[in-house]
Amino acid sequence: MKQSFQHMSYDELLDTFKSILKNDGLKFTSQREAILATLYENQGHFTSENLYLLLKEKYPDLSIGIATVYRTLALLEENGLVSSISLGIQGKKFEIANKPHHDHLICDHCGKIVEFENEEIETLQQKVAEANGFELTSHMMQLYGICSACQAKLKES
Amino acid sequence: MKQSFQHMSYDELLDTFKSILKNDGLKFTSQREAILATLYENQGHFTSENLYLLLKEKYPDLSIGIATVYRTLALLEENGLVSSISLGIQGKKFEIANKPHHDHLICDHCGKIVEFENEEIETLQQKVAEANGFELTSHMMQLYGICSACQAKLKES
DNA sequence: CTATTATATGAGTATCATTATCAAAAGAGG
DNA sequence: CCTCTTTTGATAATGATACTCATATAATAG
Repeated sequence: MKQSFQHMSYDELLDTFKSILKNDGLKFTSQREAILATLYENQGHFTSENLYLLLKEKYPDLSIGIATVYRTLALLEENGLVSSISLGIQGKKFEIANKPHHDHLICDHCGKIVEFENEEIETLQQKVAEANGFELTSHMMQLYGICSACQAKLKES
Repeated sequence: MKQSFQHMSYDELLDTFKSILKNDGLKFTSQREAILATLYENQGHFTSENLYLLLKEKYPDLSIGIATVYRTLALLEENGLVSSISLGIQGKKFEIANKPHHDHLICDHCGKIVEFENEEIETLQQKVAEANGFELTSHMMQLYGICSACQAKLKES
């Protein structure tokens, strides 16, 4: 049973993170705090590289290396505080997991990502798994298409 | 409008491949034929590396390099004759696309892949896309869980 | 059945994202 | 503060995939 962090405020997330660290004998560091804060304040989808660049910009005094970004994202993901999606050419993107479960709709043209939830689909997925003797643990669903803005742009030309 | 190769026999697939090649001013080679044949005869999911090893075993006289496997898989995928799924740690896997559209159910424990189709889910996906102003082009859905064999194994221990 | 010409090939090299290594730095607890 | 453990950043290592280029091989025209 994985804990859910839905709708948590930043302070709640931070406290959760601290207790996870303490529980595992790990340390709370300024780099780890900066990464969590940045993900919380920018509720988008980041690649490790993007996040690294943003951190350097936002925290010019805090020395931070790309390796730490990778390590911390892995740690946060293991503990369910962030989730990730793998997009073919755009690479792996991370987002903070204080939102309800959702899937993604991605524009093939501009890369725009729209989040959506659909309870009916989730129920059907559960049924499919059961029908095949599987105990469902998670799923990944990404819909690809052309967003309305890009449809308009493409018509012009 | 992408062509569909559903239910095609090997000969039909081969002819299709040949005409695509001819159309694009490309050549039909024994390596390309061996790759198509191997994918057809082994209706599973292969990484580039797996397929390369299998080809060397099946066609010991045919010199074939890993680069050709990558190039040919990319070529076949561009033309819709093979499709791929990206599994986190297991890498990118390819399969021949002469089957009806389907998605995948993957065992977290042993990596077993089960194919399934669910028309209801597809319809709902279409609705979600429309509701967000997207023109749906494709989707990717993978369900992860524990297969029945692994459930039994896990209970024993 | 050649000769010609463009494409394909294999081996090796390069590249990219990610991970591992390690000495120095910095938390946590006393 | 001291001590001990974990963390960090820089750098090197890795692994998958893509590129390069000289050679081999299809396709096509005669």
